[in-house]
Amino acid sequence: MATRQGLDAETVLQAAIDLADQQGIEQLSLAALATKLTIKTPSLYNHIKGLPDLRKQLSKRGLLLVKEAMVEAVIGKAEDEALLAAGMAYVDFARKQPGLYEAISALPDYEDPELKEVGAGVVSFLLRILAPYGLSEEDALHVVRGFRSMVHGFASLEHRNGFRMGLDRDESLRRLLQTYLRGLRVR
Amino acid sequence: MATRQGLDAETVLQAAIDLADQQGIEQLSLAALATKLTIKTPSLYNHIKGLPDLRKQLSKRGLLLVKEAMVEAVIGKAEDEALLAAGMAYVDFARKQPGLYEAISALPDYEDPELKEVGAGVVSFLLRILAPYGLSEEDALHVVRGFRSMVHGFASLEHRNGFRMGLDRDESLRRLLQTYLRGLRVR
DNA sequence: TATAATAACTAATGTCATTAGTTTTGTAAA
DNA sequence: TTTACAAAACTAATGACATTAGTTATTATA
Repeated sequence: MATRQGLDAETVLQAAIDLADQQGIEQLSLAALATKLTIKTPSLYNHIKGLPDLRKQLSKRGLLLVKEAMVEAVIGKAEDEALLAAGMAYVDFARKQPGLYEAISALPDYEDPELKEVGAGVVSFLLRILAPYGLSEEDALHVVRGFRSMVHGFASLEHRNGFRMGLDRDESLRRLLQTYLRGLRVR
Repeated sequence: MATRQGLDAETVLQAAIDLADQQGIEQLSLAALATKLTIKTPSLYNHIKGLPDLRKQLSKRGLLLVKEAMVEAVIGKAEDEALLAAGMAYVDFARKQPGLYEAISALPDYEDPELKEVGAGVVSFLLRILAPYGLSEEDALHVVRGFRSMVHGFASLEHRNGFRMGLDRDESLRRLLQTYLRGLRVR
């Protein structure tokens, strides 16, 4: 072996993200990851705690990045326009980083404190966008659930080729969100 | 060993469903399944082709049953009332058969012809409910995508404890669907 | 009763994740 | 510059899996 490369946790995580995005989260194994990094599998344990830990890191990073994408997308926008842009950004994220998105979505342990915190960050972001609607706290929380259900459901179905008709997908998403928002206006 | 028990494919599938519902689809292994059936792992190969095949069977059965549940739920109902009932039935199914629901939803290979066919059955069921709305074919397909996104997204988030506020979940789903349906009316 | 099909079995292989214990390497202190 | 320590890599070993091949036993049928 040549000189050691001095991997760190972030490099390992990035390589794992690449693998997950390219081959799917199911195919992400420590063996494959070690091969990609040209080290032996047990050496990974210097940087991660194990496979479950790695998956958790992917989930957390995914949640952070998807929120970041939504924050970026709503700059200069408000109300319906902002919600539409946030929804599109969410789905676009799932398209561009499918493995990371799977990591968010195939998550078993949502009870983990770290993930709870990041998840709460997404919710409070959405609540801030909803502020101008003047909803009660309870109403707003129902809307947040609705919004998350729509975009997650759409992204998830699209990801698994659940939409098989030759129908424009962006248009489907736009209509879904707009129809919902229209319904919200006319209460 | 005593007399052989004469297992068949259906019994094996049922046992697999039980395991998946109780412990989650991730925990469903051939080893665990064989133990439950008091046989050795290789004996399973008399009834299934392998683990991927078993998963596919679970997905197919899940799709069939969830459609059945929706069909049953809309008896005597039409339009908004029918769509609401179908959505509730979908989510209820995910609650009662979480493993089977995971099998539908964690599915990689949606290209499989058998699954394609069952999935198409769900879509045509929804199209029939939408008939009275007098939508164009294209509009109706967008609505079907929207409906599937909403209910799948909701069920999926709920399944992973994605809803952490102490807010009534049935109420959230009802509002989501009703808001969408209201938006559909007021175009 | 004999035979064929089927359901079970044992044995073996290969892929994983994981742990324990060891060697090497880079860096920082003496 | 040398020494010492921490970190990053390694080898070896274990145990859980899925899967295949080949074998035995049981049920049903001819």
